[in-house]
Amino acid sequence: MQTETHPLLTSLNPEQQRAVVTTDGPVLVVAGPGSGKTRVLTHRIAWLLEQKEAPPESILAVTFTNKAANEMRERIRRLVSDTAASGLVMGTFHSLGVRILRQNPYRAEELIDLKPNFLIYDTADQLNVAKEAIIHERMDPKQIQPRRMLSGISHAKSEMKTPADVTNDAMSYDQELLARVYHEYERRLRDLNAVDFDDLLTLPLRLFDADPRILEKYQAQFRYIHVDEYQDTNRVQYVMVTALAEVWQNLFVVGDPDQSIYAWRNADITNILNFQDDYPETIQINLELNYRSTGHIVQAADRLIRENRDRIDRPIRTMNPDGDMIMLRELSDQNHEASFIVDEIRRLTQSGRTRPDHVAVMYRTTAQSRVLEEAFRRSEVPYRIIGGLRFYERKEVKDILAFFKLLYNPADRIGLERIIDNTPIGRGFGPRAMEVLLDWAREHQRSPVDGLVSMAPSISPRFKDVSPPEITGSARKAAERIGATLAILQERREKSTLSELFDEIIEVSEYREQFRNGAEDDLQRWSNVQELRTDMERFDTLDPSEALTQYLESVSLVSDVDAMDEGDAGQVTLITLHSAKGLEFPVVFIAGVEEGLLPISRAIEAEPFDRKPLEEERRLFYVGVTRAERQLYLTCATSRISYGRFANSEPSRFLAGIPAEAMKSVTRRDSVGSARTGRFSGRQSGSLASRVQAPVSFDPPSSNEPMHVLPEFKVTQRVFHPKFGSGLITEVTELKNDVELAVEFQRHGKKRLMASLANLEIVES
DNA sequence: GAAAGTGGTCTTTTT
DNA sequence: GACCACTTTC
Repeated sequence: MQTETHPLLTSLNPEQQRAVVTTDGPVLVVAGPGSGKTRVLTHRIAWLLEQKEAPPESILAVTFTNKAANEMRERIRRLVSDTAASGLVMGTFHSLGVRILRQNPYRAEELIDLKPNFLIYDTADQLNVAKEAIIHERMDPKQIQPRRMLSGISHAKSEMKTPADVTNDAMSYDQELLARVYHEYERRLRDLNAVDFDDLLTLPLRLFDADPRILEKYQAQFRYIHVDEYQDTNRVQYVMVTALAEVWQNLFVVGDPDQSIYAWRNADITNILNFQDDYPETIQINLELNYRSTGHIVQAADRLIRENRDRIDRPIRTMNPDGDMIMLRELSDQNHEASFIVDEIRRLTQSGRTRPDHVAVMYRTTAQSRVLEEAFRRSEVPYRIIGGLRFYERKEVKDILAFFKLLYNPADRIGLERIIDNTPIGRGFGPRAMEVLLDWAREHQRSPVDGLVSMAPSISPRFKDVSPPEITGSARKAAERIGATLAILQERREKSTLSELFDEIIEVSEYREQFRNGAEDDLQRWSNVQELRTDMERFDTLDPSEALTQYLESVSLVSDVDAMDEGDAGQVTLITLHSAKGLEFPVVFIAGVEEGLLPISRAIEAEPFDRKPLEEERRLFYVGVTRAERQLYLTCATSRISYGRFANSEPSRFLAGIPAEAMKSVTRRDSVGSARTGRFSGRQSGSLASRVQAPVSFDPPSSNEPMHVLPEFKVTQRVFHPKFGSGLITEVTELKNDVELAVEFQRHGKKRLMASLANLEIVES
């Protein structure tokens, strides 16, 4: 066939080629890690544009993050041309949902009661609404946790259950409570003209139901539909995809059941497992050859994932050389762990072969990033943290954004309360006044912002026909002031760019007042505020009426990974295992490979009744391991501080799945471990590996304090200090109850330390 | 009403 | 150990 020689196909293996040229009908690509699925997706879309002459807007590609979408678009551009690729519809399910809602503003208002200027609430906003709903239902937010309720609501929404459905299906008292809270939560969201993340998926479907012609429009448009990371889609997403693909049936999904790590977010793995049943015509293509990682890494990954019972056996393999051994290193505590990682990265980068941006440090919980970050900060190794507290979730940033959101959507009472509570403008306006204002708003069917504006001293004839809210006493002045300020801002909004509006907001809100003290974190927070202004300048070229909509939308939909800036390379990446999905790095460290952390304790607790969470943890580890191209380090600590107290931990059971030939273990040999387990001489390396490969024993949980028996220190011995890093002992002085040591540290020079206090660890040579 | 102090909860992971 | 919500004090 002549297709064999087409330039778009030359760089692909036969299976990849087949995936690219099979353009008609349903296709399921089961793609192991590093098997080139992004390559397949980009080449296929290029193929559609070029060979099939498909118009770009007929091609939809749904990815897991917007970053992935942008990168794919870039790569397609390079394969075809800028113009040919513009107009492709690419993004996450959530951005697709917003797109559908925004493209049908009038129908959305008419049919699902969603006004065009709706806001997308983030988790903190949702929490506020949920809490209000709980109180309104006469429950106690301390007993009925808002987070629990939200997770129940999210679960219901991802299965497209309405509050009425939940009420009808309720099998327990808890579910009845959930139904009541859900009902009130929904009522409140609509009242606030706001939506949550799940609504971005369910509301478009409700719109389709209410007016099938809208759906038909999209069905006709999207002739070729692609879904990446299909194993992590949930029920609503499945329904949306199925609906959109119904006419053309050209549905191309890519995924890997072994990399499904979002069941907790209601992802439903049966979507991918049953794809063949849904579409009997399906052509399935398996990509199993790994191009990313060394032989040792691929072997380790293959072996460890085989431990999962609930799994279809599908080996991964590679033709790459074995490469370096995987390094397993046990350390005494989290500080040593962090210092080890930083020192090792420094060693790697000093050799010149590895650049800092080749390296990623991954961990199970965001809490682990703090200690790691401290170690990086002390060193000169540049780093960046993905995730944690997002920029847009910082208090000072949210405060300022609340003004923009309120100008955009005056019904945003939650935002108004935020402004009044947190910024100088709200001084003197207490809960009592708020109550009067909200009563007024309800009674007159107008927004609270209107109420305040109508109280401003010299105000427009807009409010001639309504009597302003009867706020009396000292709060009256405050209300008038707030009203006047909001009126000014509303007027400016029409003709100002976002950054002009920003300056105006800072001025009238006197927001800077709070940062006058000049304390260090005040400076930091003020610089965040200024960074927000810079961020907004990106949208200054847009028409003012469009800019605010687009900006607020972009703010709501960025993920942590989206915020990863390709520009500032040269930094080590610190990232959670979940966020690392889809990424790759030459060198990967996975920290905290311990029982209780990876697998997380909840999964261990659930295991006797439900194996699934534990298997998902193993898949998460698998995802981490397969991010590494040529070097993989696994670290664990013998004891670790969590919740502010010490706790001992065991190496993860998952390590038992890694073949000994692929992994080298370096164990601790100070006495914390041996005092506890009594079988930890550590004389020969590899003892840890033999231990973790033994069946897991049922040791009772050890006491909370680690026992400190001093190791034997000798001159010329290499040691490790949590703050100073690694060094050599140059002098040992025996004292009555202690040992005084002189240590020459690599970076901090010579220090004299008391062995009992220094928390030194002996490094195996 | 603001600032300082106190006690309870929390950490799994995120679009 | 950090954060939040709530109380006390001025």
